[in-house]
Amino acid sequence: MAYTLEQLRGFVAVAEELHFGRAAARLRMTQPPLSRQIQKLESGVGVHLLDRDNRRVSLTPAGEAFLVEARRMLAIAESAPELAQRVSSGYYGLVRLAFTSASTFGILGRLLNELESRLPEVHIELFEMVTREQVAALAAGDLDLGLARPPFDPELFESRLLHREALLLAVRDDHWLAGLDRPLVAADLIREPLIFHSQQKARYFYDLIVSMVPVDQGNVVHAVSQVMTMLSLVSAGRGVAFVPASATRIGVPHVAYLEILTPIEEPVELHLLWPRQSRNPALPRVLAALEHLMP
Amino acid sequence: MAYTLEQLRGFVAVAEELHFGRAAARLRMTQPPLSRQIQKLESGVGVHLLDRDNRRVSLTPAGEAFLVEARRMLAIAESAPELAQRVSSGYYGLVRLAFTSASTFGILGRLLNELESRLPEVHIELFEMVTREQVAALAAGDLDLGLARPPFDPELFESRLLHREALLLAVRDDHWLAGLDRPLVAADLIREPLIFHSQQKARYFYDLIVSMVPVDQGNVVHAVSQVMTMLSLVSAGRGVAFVPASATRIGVPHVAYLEILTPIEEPVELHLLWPRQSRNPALPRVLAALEHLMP
DNA sequence: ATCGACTGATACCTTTTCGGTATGGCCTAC
DNA sequence: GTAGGCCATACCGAAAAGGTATCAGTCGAT
Repeated sequence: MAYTLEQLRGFVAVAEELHFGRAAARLRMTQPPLSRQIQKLESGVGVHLLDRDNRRVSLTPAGEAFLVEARRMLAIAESAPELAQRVSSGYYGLVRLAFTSASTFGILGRLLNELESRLPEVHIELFEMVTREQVAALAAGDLDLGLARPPFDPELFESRLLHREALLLAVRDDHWLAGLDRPLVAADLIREPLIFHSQQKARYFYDLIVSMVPVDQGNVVHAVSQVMTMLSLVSAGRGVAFVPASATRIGVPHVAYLEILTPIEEPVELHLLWPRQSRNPALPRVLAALEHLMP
Repeated sequence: MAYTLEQLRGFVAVAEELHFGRAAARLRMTQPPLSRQIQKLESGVGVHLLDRDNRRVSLTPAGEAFLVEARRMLAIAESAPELAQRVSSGYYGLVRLAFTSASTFGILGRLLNELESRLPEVHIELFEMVTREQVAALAAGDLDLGLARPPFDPELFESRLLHREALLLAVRDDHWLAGLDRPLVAADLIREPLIFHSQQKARYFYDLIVSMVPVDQGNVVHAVSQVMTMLSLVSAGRGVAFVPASATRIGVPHVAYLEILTPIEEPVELHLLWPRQSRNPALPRVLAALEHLMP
């Protein structure tokens, strides 16, 4: 190596004091080793940085130029540990957060506002993924936190219930069911064409609805995975669809949302999900900041 | 000191290889001292930068952040000596150049163009100063090079004749002298009101003209120091003035320039002037670049 | 001109640090 | 379970750093 940070400190001190003795005192050392430091630095850099004619010390033009660089290096050298400590404490940081498209309409905005106001130094990187993708990315370390729906493997993941909401039936506003003045029951749907969740791509909703409402799979006319798609099809009069309550926020025209009687009042769950072995120091802070959003 | 550049190199190597053995090989050393370097670095920074669980090495978030800073420091550490060497060789550099206002109209532009095309890496800082101020600033080290008029102290300064030019008489274009079809002689001016150079502020021109043209000091109506001022006064019909030939470039309206017979054909000299003890490595290169501008 | 004070460089010694070799502990893979 | 891979530790010799004492050159006062 050509030179050391110690030598740079010595050089900057001498350049500022223009006096080896005073510079040495400032560095809490004696003058001879400082002289040697400067000599080694000069031989390392390959250029005379200081003119010293036994009475007066001055910077050469090369020394002036090098001084600027030396100060830059020392400034970084001083600030870098503090930066690392802040990152390590979770004060600064990056959290890669995934969400399902359905949560976009509901809690995601509130969650991000909360984080921005409570942890402005923590940067949130957003990814839209279905639950299955989130689980894989979290396990692979490509993600820090997910907004996903159960079930999860408790060996690998920790989770907290973040939000629960009712299941509603979306119908066209001129549909006869929209005229009923009472919560629906399964029997009301016995002949209705159903826009249903794909068993593969939206397993959570599929399993949930099947367990909550005894529907006739023979009525299913479309199997899709996105809530938005369902609402478009409902609006087009293709059938009726089960959607989480937060879908009402989307505001698709000519769609009405009807209550359904379910064994559990708000059966649709959204969880915060993160890998147990996460080493991201910002994650605990993020979780703490989101604590009071949870029910 | 908290840590050394050597440790940073070690850390960057390990961060890039994610393997102590390979990193050590890249650094041409063995693995144990590298492990110690990293340990010392971590204790100096106060934070764990690497997670190493006996099978797999990975960066902590703090390590990621610190790696960026480490790379910045090393990049500067590598480039700084080259920069200093370029400055030292005069390849890069700053030359503080002073000029008299009169030279602005003549050679200064050519000189700067020459330098810009030949030494684009040398920055020229410009100062307008009369000769006396230039001499003081050069001696004090506040200036590297002057464009000035003799005489100079050869003990302290070195100089090269850069340019010489004729002395002309500036008159209003409706002045009767403008109608003459021959060079003027002193006798022509015997009754003309003179706008003359200040003996204090423009000593060079004062002495030069007094030695070249026997003028009657009784005819002096104004004593000023700037050529521009003289031309304004001539244009206003206040009198006639001796000016260097380059003044014709200024283009003041209603001023004509007439030849004068002088013992020396082009008596007005402009010199490059620099202190003998100058340590600016760019100065010799600048002088060399200007070599062929000289007569 | 001489002397003393001051400043940076050098000589020399002691302590610290650094890199190398040998080895230990732990995990993974077969 | 054993072999191989990997990082950490222990220990040693060499290099380097810092300290004290001193030298050499310069400036200012007498």
